[in-house]
Amino acid sequence: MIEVNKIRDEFENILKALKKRGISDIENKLQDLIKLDDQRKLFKSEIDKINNESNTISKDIGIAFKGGKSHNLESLKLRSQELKEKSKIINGNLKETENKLRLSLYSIPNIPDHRVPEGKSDKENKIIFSSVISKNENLKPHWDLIKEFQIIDFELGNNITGAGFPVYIGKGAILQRALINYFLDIAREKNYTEIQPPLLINDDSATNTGQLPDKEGQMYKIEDENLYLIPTAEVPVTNIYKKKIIEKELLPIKNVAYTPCFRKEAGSWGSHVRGLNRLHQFDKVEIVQIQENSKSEDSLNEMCDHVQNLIESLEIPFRKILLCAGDLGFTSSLTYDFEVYAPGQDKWLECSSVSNFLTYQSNRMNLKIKDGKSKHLAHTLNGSALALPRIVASIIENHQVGDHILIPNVLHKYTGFKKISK
RNA sequence: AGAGAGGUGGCCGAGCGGUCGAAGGCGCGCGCCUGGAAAGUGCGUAUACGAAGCAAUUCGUAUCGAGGGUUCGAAUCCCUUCCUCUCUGCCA
Repeated sequence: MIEVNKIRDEFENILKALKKRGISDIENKLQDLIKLDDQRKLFKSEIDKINNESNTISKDIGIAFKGGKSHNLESLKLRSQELKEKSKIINGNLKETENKLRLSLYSIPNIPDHRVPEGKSDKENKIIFSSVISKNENLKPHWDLIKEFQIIDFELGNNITGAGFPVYIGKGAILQRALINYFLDIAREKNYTEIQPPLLINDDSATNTGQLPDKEGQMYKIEDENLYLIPTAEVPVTNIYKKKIIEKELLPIKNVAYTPCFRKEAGSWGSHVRGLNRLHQFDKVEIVQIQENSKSEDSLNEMCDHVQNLIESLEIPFRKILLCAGDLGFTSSLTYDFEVYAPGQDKWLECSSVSNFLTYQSNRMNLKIKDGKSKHLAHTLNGSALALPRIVASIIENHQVGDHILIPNVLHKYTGFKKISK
């Protein structure tokens, strides 16, 4: 969430930037926020004064007891009781105000970077780079190919669980594992530390990274335990650092994690979503960085390069996209998407999203950097490197040749085979 | 899952109703001592919020797993809850 003091100090700039997101009535929301904070400070000062007096009285009574003087204590006790009643009421007010303030802050998304283009939907996203693609009507979509080659089976998944939970079989399963290992190895070469996080998260963690309260409907919930299945490794891996103070010298922190991801994808199904394009469960390798404020821009670029190199090494066409304000995630300030081309269906498929959250997540998490004597909120970043199913779809569609599918060279040592045949 | 024990500062650990943000130790930082180091020695060493100040900082409040209660006063007593350890049970 945004820091209230920042809203005070940079009101006009923040207002202007948030207007890009098209939030209705944002100016009033921001002003209400400041009013709430004023109120909070007032209650805080008041209760501090009351507590101070009541502490003083208690100490005096203590000293009097020790000194054996027991006279005149009754009036002090009475005064103290009075103060206690008063403090209960004001404390209630304080808590209520703090709560309101917190909820209001949760409802304000991150401030878009100045480079984020205006726009309401993905139509206004800006294409930074695109491979030259050649359309070929003879190429088949992956949902036909996976059946022909019997490497991924949706019917089986339907029976076991339901739609959106495919079963990977034989070389299909090995290809998945190869990609995961390949992605992890490359990340390790770039000094990322491999993490195996929990796949279930609690309320607090989901709130810190911004899935709650904004995207509650997207996560699978275990009602009994009040836990959620992770929609991305971003949540557990970033939350490793909740309530931490990190020495500046230790930055950047670079972590990578492979996990399955679970998403309800409510409302986003239709005829245009077929095969591997959208799933309820999918595999993803995620990179996460914690970085000093002045260097997070460098980290973002480094992560984009990392993602781009991975895609290029798989020999598939792709494009890099700068998200416009309307398409920008709630918690992000600046996001680049990477889309791979799937010629069998003539579609671009998003396979990575690389974002800088600035202090938005660290403010919720209370993650700080210690620089000598002073402390400040850290910057957090993450990116998919990469999400598997759409990569698999793109590989299959791009590398179909005759009656087999060629495996990209870099994966050979991981798969142990160079092509998939019937 | 059942029985018992316990959760105190970066770590270990004392305190079990009064001036306790908390003894002592370790670690860490700065200094003295030394040719240099070790040993020794002196000082410092949590976080959040609020108030004052350009600032260094100072003052106030809260925090001894979390939340509630008793009391003039709670790390200490009571209740709820979470977590850890030991034993028993179950299990990959």
